[in-house]
Amino acid sequence: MNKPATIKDIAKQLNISISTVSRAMRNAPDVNADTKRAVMALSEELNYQPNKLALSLKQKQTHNIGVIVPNLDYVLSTMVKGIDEVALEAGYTVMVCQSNESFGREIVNTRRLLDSLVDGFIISVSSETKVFDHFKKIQEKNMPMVVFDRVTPFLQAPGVKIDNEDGGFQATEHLIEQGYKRIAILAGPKNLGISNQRLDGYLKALKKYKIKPDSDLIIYCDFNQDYAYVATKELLAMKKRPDAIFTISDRMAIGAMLAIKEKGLRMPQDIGLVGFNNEPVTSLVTPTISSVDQPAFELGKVAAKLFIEAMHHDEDMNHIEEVLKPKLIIRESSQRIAPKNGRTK
Amino acid sequence: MNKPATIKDIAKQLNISISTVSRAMRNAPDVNADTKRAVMALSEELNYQPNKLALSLKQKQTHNIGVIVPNLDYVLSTMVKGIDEVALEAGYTVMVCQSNESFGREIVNTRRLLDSLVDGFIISVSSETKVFDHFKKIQEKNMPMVVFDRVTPFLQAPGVKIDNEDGGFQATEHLIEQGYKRIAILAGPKNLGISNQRLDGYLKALKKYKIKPDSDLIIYCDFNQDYAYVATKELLAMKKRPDAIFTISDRMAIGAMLAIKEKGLRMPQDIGLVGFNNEPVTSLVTPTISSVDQPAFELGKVAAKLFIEAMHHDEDMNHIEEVLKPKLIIRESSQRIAPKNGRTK
DNA sequence: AGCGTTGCCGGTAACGTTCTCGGAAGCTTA
DNA sequence: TAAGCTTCCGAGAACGTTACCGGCAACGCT
Repeated sequence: MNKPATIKDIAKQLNISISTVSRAMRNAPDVNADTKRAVMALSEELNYQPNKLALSLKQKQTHNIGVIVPNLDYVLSTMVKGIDEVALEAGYTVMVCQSNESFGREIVNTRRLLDSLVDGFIISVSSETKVFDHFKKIQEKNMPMVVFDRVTPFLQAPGVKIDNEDGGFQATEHLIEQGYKRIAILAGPKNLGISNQRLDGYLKALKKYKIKPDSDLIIYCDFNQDYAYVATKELLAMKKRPDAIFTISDRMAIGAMLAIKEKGLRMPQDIGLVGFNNEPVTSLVTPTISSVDQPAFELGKVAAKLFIEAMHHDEDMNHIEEVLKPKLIIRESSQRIAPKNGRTK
Repeated sequence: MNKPATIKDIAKQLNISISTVSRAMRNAPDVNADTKRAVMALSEELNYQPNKLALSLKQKQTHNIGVIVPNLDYVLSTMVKGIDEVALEAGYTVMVCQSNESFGREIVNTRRLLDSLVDGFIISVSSETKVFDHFKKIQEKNMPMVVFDRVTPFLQAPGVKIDNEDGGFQATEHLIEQGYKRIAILAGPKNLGISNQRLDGYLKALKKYKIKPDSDLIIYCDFNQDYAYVATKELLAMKKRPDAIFTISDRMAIGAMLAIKEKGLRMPQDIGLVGFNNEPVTSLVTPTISSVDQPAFELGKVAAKLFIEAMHHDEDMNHIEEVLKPKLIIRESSQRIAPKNGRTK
């Protein structure tokens, strides 16, 4: 009983044809109930597992979804969980690959999955990626492809994202309302859409309150804690230092916080701070950090639903872009005016 | 140019046989250099991608590794990154599935991957899992299977883990050296190996210093922050409350910290706290939390190496169990005696 | 009795590869 | 010049499955 049993073995033992066994397996209508029972019984006994490979080869689909993400931090792994949830439900298996924010790695992963392993892709692009040929190759094979979280105008594909501009706006407006005057922003890499959109929200809020943006207060830096730490130190060393900082990720907020603490400044009194993502850590540090919450799990689910849809109907869905609303969670780091109706967490 | 090009198309266009094309592709020796060049050129032009499915079907191996993990938290996602690293190097693609610590989900995932999609498994078992039949099915098909991080004696398979007992010992001894007298432990679920091993280390340390273990101070609770919070509140409500707590995960340490703060106790003066995993958050909270660091990335790499080895040579490797050493990182939450040679971080 | 239905089943091609075998040229050698 | 050796190539089976087509009974109907 070494080799796994095949449909052939069953046919031979039952003295019927493989076609009949195949039909019985799929519970086709035109097969006798007795035969069906016999096949079922034997396949149980032989511990028969249909060979997905052969099936996939035949019908040219694998029921696998390739998911490519830049990393598996809190937000993205939550999104992946959402994807997994509805994918499983719909009979799909997901293959997750991390690009580690590396362009090269992203290409390798794409190629690998493209080798007829998956039916399509759900992608969040790496921050390093500026050219999208490897993804366009997917579309040329007209496989369904959905982008999520980090969508980009350079990629014509159905996508789901959060309203980053609104998030940036909420954060900035909140800081303004709290009486902060010189509000800096730690934006991410310049070519990253989500970064620029959050920046746009920031600018929009400034405009609404007639505050002239100061380019010295707009810092582009890499998406991580250490860079944010350095950038914040520089900000705080300015003659006219900012009295509030909005960072477009919580990682960066943490970096900023460390720099602020090191400088001996108090939050929220001397300086206000708002992050983005609402990672658990924001409510654990002292002071707790205000942050823009995004519905990550939900976003993952929507991404997968879009994919399934694109899979089944093949109308052009490239224009579709679902947008989910983020929501600012106010905590200690930015609240220096007592709330009207105590929303603190 | 809709359907993807196959080896057949190339053969037809070049007026040669498919066998020759196949050979040329694989750079076989018995094919004319000119033919080889022609094939290469045309395959380039047609954007030919070999069909991995057909290949896998033929040679009965997929070069995929099924990785099943209970979740994708900091430690595990780091380990997965390690696995990915060496797997890619060796020409394997990993398929990650989360069981969400659910027994049922674990079974579903295993079945799914078992449907001839993968050549073998690298597994970290869910905390809910008490019976291992679904994994034994893997071994019956004699596919290679490696367990990592959470290894269990109920599963005869090569594995790699950290020396959990030593980690528990280091943490507890450190607390004792710091002068704490009543040291409690928040252990995990009772059937989880890593939980019991860390507990063993705790007991060993107590024994070494001739401290009688107190069963009231040994709490089994679920592997998460909320339970730890509740458990700690109960601990602190005792008549003779503990003056130190060792938790077997940082999540739990966070929960404990919250309860301690709420009670108005100071760390490390009134109470000491040590966690496990050395997650980044431990150095961000106030006070920073001492924690046992484990070489997660390295562990993932070792797991994958073991897998590759098991894949290629088929001697019995079930006895192999690699053990990596953890290392206590001392921070504020437990250090109330000035260090001899300032190791604080 | 002839006819069309219905219910059940078998044969075979096909999916895209690789692998084994055999064989046709062209060259060298005796 | 026949034998043998290279060098290169083609035919066909096989991997496990499904899909299409056709066939043969048995049955009911006119």
